[in-house]
Amino acid sequence: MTDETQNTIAPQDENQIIAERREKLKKLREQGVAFPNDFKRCDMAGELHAAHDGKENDALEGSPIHVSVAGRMMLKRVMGKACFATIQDMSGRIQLFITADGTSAETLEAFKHYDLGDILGANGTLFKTKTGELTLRVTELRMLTKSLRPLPEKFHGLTDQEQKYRQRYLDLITNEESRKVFTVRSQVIQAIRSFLVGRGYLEVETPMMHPIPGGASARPFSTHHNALDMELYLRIAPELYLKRLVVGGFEKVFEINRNFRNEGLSTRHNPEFTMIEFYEAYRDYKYLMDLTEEMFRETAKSVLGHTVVQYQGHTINLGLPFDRLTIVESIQKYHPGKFSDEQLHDRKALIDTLKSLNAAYKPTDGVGGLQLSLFEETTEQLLIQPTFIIDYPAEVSPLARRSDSNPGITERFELFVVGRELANGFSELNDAEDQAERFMEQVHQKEAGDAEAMHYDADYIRSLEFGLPPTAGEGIGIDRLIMLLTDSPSIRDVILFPQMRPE
RNA sequence: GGGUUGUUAGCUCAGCUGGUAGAGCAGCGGACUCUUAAUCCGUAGGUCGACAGUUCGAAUCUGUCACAGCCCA
Repeated sequence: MTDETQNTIAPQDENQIIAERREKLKKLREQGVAFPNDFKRCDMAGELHAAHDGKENDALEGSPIHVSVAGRMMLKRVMGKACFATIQDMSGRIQLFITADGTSAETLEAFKHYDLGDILGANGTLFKTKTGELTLRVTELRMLTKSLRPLPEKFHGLTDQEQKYRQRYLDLITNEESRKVFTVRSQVIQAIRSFLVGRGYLEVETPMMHPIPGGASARPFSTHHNALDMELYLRIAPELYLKRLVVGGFEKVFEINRNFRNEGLSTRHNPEFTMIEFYEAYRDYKYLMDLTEEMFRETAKSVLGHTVVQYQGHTINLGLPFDRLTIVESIQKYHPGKFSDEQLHDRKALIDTLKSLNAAYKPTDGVGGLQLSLFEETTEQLLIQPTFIIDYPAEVSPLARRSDSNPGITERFELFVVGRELANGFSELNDAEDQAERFMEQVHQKEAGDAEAMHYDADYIRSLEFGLPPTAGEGIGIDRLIMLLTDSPSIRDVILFPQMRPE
């Protein structure tokens, strides 16, 4: 805690319900330890269902199975001398049956004053109700944590988007779908990690605080290191450090972690977001495209069990080979007969076309850059099925290797799904002198006012001068991939605590 | 940044062309020994996002601001 934080202000939203619950807590304190931590939970709701749902009641009651469960009370049905409650743990829900016969008159009476949201621990034996629901006949019931605030409405849960983002804990308590999204998120990352580790990759961690922000075109967050009295930048990409590691002889490396970009917020952008970047020596961008297809397929299969994904009304088939098109090919494929070869390769014609479409472009761009602007204006959003766009112009790819047949373009691709960029990869530029020149071009652009242009990184050039083997490298936007696999319309739905303006 | 919609009880939502607020859930009290969003009876709970303005009178009309959702850049 710093002395600047002012989070000690008492909550302003006390109400009658909270006051009554505080009163109940006060009584608990008077009776002894109000927040005990000696209850031994041995069983999970989900595992109990998996193990015993198939059994008949006679079998369950014939040879009693003693279990102890704990969790948050989500439903409560008091009926005189027999009460039901549903508690929820990380694995699911299970019903409790509480009677004075099974426990004691005192326990039953105490239970009647428990509130939805309280954390309970219960011991007992399993049985099945008339309707066949696996239920715990409670012999012992304990209040483990008193909840002071009322939960959202038990049927609708929390529906207000803003509150779901600001108070994610409430969203997770009440909405099964939200829990599912973040469970899938964890599984996707684990699947990708296994995929690469299984291919001999080394997982590494490189700095998140950079003296020179590099590896992407974006505006950084800046901060200050007091002891060193120097400016530092939160990284916009780990790329240059990972390639230094390849220089060092770690020929297959990957890193999964946060990048930070000081830009606007949208349904596709959060200022901090998760990327995986991976680099493999003696490979090229074509290999990466094959590897990416395989990675997407294996990940979808292992997490979802299939490779056909429903996303916001679209059916995305990750099982089919991904289309691979140059920028010009994609424009022509998605607008048949509309743009001639001549039109797409003549600078003046491109500018006229962009003007007529009222599209954004840089007047200083060459043919390649203008083609890219036209692609972004007309075609990008039409790439619903997975599509690699290949051969990006060198002028917008300062870290990518030039094509041997055409030095104006690079051995680079971006992967689009549902009109969104999911991945960006290329054969790495390992010519130190070419890289130095490209950095200089970036510096000139920065001086000309382009805040997103790159800095000159002398140490990175020095590392290249020792020799970076021919290498292929790629970054995948993990949040956007998870949006796709969880049918989530906003990046905020797949980030546990998305950036919000202060309340 | 622009457009648009929203903000009413802890939650989910009503509230017509202005006459100082209503339901369900949750809560409290009561009934009920197989309920499933349990049911039934009773009861309490609100500076209607904030600030101005119009009006005898504003949750409602107007303006500004705040935050959010969606669309666009």
